[in-house]
Amino acid sequence: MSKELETKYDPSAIEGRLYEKWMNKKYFHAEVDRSKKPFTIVMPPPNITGKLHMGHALDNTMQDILIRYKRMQGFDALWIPGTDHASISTEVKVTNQLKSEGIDKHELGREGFLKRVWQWREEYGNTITSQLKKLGTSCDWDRERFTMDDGCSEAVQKVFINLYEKGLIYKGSRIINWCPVCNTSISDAEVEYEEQHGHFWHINYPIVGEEGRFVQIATTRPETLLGDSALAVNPDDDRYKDLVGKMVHLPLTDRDIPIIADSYVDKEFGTGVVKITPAHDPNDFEVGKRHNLPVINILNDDATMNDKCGKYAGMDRYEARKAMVADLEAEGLLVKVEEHVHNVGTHDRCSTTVEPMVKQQWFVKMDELIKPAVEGIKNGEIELIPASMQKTYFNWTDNIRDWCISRQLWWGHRIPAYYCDKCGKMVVDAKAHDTCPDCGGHMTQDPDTLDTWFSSALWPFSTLGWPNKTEELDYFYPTDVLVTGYDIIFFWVIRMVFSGYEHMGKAPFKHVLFHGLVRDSQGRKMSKSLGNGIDPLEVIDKYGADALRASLVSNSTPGNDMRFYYERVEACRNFANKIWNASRFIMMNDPEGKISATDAMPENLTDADKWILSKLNSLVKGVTDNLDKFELGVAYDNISGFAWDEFCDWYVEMVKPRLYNDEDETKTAALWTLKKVLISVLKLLHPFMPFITEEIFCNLQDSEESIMISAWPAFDEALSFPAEEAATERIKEAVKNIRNLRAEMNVAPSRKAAVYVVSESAEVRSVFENAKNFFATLGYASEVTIQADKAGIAEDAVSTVVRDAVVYIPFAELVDIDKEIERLSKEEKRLQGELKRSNGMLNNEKFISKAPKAKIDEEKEKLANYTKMLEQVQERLATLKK
RNA sequence: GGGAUUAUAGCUCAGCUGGGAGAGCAUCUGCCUUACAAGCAGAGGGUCAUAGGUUCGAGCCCUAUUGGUCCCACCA
Repeated sequence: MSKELETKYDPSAIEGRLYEKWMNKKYFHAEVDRSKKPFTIVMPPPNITGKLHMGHALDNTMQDILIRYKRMQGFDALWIPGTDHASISTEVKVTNQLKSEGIDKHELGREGFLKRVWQWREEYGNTITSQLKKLGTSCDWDRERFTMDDGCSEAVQKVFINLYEKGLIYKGSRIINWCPVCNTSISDAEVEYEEQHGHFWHINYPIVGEEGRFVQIATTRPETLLGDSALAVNPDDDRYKDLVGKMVHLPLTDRDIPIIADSYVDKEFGTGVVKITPAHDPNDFEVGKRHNLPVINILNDDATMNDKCGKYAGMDRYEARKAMVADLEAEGLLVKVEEHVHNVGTHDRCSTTVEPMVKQQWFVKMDELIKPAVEGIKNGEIELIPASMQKTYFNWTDNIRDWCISRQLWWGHRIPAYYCDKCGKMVVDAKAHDTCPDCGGHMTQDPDTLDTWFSSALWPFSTLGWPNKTEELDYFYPTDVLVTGYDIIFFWVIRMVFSGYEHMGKAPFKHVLFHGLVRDSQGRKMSKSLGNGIDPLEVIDKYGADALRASLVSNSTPGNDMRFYYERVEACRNFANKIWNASRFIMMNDPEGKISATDAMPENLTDADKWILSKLNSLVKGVTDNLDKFELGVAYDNISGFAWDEFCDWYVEMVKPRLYNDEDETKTAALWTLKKVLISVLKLLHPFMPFITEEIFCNLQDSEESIMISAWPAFDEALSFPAEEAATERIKEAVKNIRNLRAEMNVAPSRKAAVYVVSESAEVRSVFENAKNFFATLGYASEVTIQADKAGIAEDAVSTVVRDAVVYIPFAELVDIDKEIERLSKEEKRLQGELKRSNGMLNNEKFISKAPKAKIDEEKEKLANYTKMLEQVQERLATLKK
């Protein structure tokens, strides 16, 4: 049977073929099957503008590990992939593309533009999903969705109308963040603050009716002066008490404005007087509302001064600033200019300084909607991993503000609101309205589209068919785990949670597994501008998808950022190769595949066999437990540690003499054990390294057609041989001792676990004669057997070919008495401490009265155990001391 | 300003409810040995940020300090 395998594993020769096989066999596809339990993941939809980056690779690797694991465990495992229309970034991208062709999007018109965007999506929108396939992601491509496909669009519309009818969506005049370049409002979450060096202009406002008296204010934005409606001071500020209620003349205009008192003003900051510009500052807007001040908008949408600005009209905001400062100086009203560092809001997409503006926008009222989303976390319906994310979560929910959902963009879900041109009536409805139901006038649809996250918030159920009552929705919802980066907890996670509760009456998922950012080796964010991004596809080409996947999950913990190192990928590639070669070795020793792991367990297992099987058994338990706890990194490390260190370095070496000796009665037992362990390891490893495990599994031709659909290894009581484990540990120790001895004698060390001497060399013989003595001095009644070398190895090769001796060791305990006494004394102390603590707790009235009963019982049991153990230790100590 | 998180070997990080300081990589030494040099055998390397405290016992708990990272709010 077994094909000749290369000594080096070559992933590129295998991965594509296997992925194709899996697709053809429809292994990824999940149907509703009520005889099984569902396990559902929905993929965080990557943007159609995106290219696969390390963040996607990590995110999807984690999901794939979970889904493959659950599939092997027999769950009806569904992983829904999809993409996000990404309204603003796609619109920007296509607009730029048009620009390069010399076309302005407004020339094309809305229809024409949208046509181009759809074309663009057809052409490029799927690059990312095809790239995901290279990673080995086993998602159900038959169920791939798009946030703007018909179903999702229907869901969006339905949700909008539902919320509107419940009064949870409203249109309102609010101060919002406006991006003058993208020409749209943006949500608070899309604003990034950056420190900018600016100036602090001190300006005198003349007091009306008091010639020569001024009020000095300090501002960073003198140009907004034209929109001032008042000056404000703190009501407790003695310096200005007499001014409250007076009027000042607004420089450069013919307006007079009042001086008001508001506790918002910080006495210590600046001059203690603030100019209030409700139209262009969020705080001023609030102050203005409290004092019924007029809102005077002085800017156009592109951040030029509007026609209210007299001679400054048409100037850009910064140009106007210069001009006005010059004019103020000319009038002698500019007192001084200070250097000032302050934080300025910028748009996270284009880095333009955002302009707070008062606009009519659509909002989602959050105060009620958020309540179940808070409750769901508090009562544990949704588990956040790591739990510390709860604090971040609550930090947001406690300070929730209404969500501005309208965007002045073309690409996206259009708001289903229609206005009558004649009477102004508004209708919100799923179907289009051309004529006004009241006056028969012509109706026009609201030009705005919805925030991208509005549709993503519905993703866990819109992808399952909602608002239709599908079989899938009933069976697969709620999903089991959401895997995502902590950076979008506000944008996305929270919004999915309250949407799930609101529209489905149930949380959208049971666990949220957060991962961190993948940074470069110096800990910097990977970004285009730094040019430090690493393309996952290149890594896959060079090292294979398995190595990349493993490197991303190993040595990482939930919620923490990680650094990307080629060294780590290399280490994982080396591990894959190790597995590859171990498999080759096993196949070479059973070229016809006579022994199968599914055969009954041989009866003549040796200590070594029993030892490795016991270890394997606890590995199975450990890996399963860790995967259930979402400790993917730990699970992987468990597997690789076992496979490399225990299995390859010790067991395989120990077993060689038996394999090379056809007479050996336990040869079959060895082969069986090798296969049993190998196949189990492959299965455990498969979620992490799907390709290589499948390739080897199929080459072994042990049973099933694919490891993907084979059963996850189960903990098997019959494979636990604790006593033999101890015995084998002693063999290992003895071999180590021989090795050390040989090192001392300047004889080349050889592989571990040597068992027969295969040399006639006098030198080697003497080593083992010495070994005999060595063991004797250690207190072993040992026997070292030396056999002649059958192969007749040349004398000069001895130093390297030595393959060691079999050491028959009676497993009498070997102890260094002094050390043991020291150890036991420590143990005695410890136990005495524990007893003291335990007694203290149980004698503590508060503890007895308040602690749950189980806790008390547990403590009592501990106390009993400690007492018993202490007795034993003391007894032992006494005998040893004799 | 509010909050989170982090400080452990040269580097990247594990270390589960307090009980013998760990892994990978890197370094050094010796080995091409009939699965594997992408390998094997071994070695060195840590005052667990600092200062106090609780405890029989602290990397872990408490207090303070310092440094890093991040989030939120934003001061005219």
